Amino acid sequence: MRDATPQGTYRVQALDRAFAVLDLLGESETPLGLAQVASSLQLHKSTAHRFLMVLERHHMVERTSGGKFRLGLRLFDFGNRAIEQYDLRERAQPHLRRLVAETEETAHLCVLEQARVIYIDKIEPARSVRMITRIGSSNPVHCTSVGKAILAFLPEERINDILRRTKFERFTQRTISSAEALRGEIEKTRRRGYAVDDEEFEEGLRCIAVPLLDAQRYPVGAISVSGPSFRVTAQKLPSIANHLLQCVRGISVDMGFTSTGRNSRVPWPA
Amino acid sequence: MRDATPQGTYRVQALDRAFAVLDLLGESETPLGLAQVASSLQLHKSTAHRFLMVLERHHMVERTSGGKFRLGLRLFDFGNRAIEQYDLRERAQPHLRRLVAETEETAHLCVLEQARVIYIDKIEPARSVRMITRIGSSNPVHCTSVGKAILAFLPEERINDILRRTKFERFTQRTISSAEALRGEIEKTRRRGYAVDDEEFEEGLRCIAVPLLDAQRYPVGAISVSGPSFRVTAQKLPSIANHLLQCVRGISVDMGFTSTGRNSRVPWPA
DNA sequence: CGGCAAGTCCCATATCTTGAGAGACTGAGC
DNA sequence: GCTCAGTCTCTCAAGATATGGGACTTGCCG
Repeated sequence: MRDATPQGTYRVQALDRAFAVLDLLGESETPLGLAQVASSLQLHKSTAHRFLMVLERHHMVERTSGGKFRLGLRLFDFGNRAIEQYDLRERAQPHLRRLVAETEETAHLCVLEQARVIYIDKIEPARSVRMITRIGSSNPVHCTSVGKAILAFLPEERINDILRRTKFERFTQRTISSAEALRGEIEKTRRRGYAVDDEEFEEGLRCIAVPLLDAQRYPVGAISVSGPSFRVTAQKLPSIANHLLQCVRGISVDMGFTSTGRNSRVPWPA
Repeated sequence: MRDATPQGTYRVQALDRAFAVLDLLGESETPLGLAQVASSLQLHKSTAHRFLMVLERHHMVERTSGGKFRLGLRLFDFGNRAIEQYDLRERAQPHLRRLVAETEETAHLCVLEQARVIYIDKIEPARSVRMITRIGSSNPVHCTSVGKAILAFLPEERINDILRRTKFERFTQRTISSAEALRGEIEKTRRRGYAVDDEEFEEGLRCIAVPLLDAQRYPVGAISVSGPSFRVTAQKLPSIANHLLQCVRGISVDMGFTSTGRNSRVPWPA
């Protein structure tokens, strides 16, 4: 469904199909029956059936009492192992805590995953209006400060790819709802060095973010400060941005993203 | 490595292998190189290579700067979708909150996944010593109250299977470290209706758990109350157990696990 | 410099997946 | 209670697809 012709030299049809199944179930609001899976992915009934049985044996999918399929808990397990192996999170945490202490607002650490930003960590100040975000949830790029911060430092080609895959769903009055408008925002972000989400995702919520760049200046993620608009006022933005910039600088040093060029060409140095 | 001969009538070799790769990377403390993956799983170099490339294209694995492989963030994404589709969690949450209010200690909601218990949710009382557990982490059954609570209500056959797969790692002086000892504990748990972990996982931490049974009395999970031993005293156990039992009763009603037998035979009614 | 270990890539072969189709269920409607 | 439509399960022969031998490259260490 997502893309029927997976590019790339190395192919294992069975894997592409299996992940397409997981994708489909992951996107779906409700559990799906065999027939629905088969027709959505244009697989033969019996092929889809076999895949689902194997995936079930591995607990990658589960069946509801109605015999429908949904994602299985093994994925939850894997996901948590993945994030544990991911050291950006723990390296960044002390810096984020300092940032929260300084600003007294909620801080988030995000990375880009496919065409969405995914929340890797969140630190809340002691006295705060609880925010709805949950670690692990993901949002489209167009309505979040972190999304814009990352986009702004991505190569053109990658930006185009992401914009093409973004549906520009509206969340509030101010949600940016076209690729052109978003490009404008990206330009702005590049100029001032930080991105802002001014109630574009949720009424009354203002966020500000800066990207986390590796030695090659490729954005590996972004950090943001979010709070109610009445506290995070326009006047305060530059000051908060300053704290953010100091924070990323600290993280960069910790991660070894110091400007003197490491020879790796990969986006995520370990 | 785990089991070389996956049972089950439906087989897709490529999938079994791919999941074996993910398993291996998930178990490993450090990222692994191609050669290590290939030899651990007894795959041909070029086969392992192709799998890793395909998995990487799907972001199921990532490479470190050293070219080694570890689990990818796509799994984190999938895992969080899986848990969102999992409604036990949200159904149980209000009940858990009440439980925490009553006992003023931390409550956990767990389910059994393969041979380990995995933490699905955690509610902490306002004033509490922060516990180390993180939602999504998993522990072996032998050293946790939730593990014992679930085991006690599982069919013999399944218990044997799990015990066989448990390594009885020691965490404290009191950790149960043999299958026989654990069987004794299971017996005890069955008699009194709740399970106890008396500093068997962590010094100074005492937990008490009861299983969550579906209409067929099959354990779909367990809930526990945990706190420092000086607060969760032996005298208080029966009273806490009582709160726990009331709590599961509430959840059972909410989930439709009422005793009058629904005709489903599957363990997890939706 | 030479040798070893790890990673990448290509291609003919046989293995493993595929999908047609038949049978088993289920539930709805009459 | 019967039929019909829809969904799910299962088997098997055909052939598309993954496999792994092996050559080539790269980088490391003595």
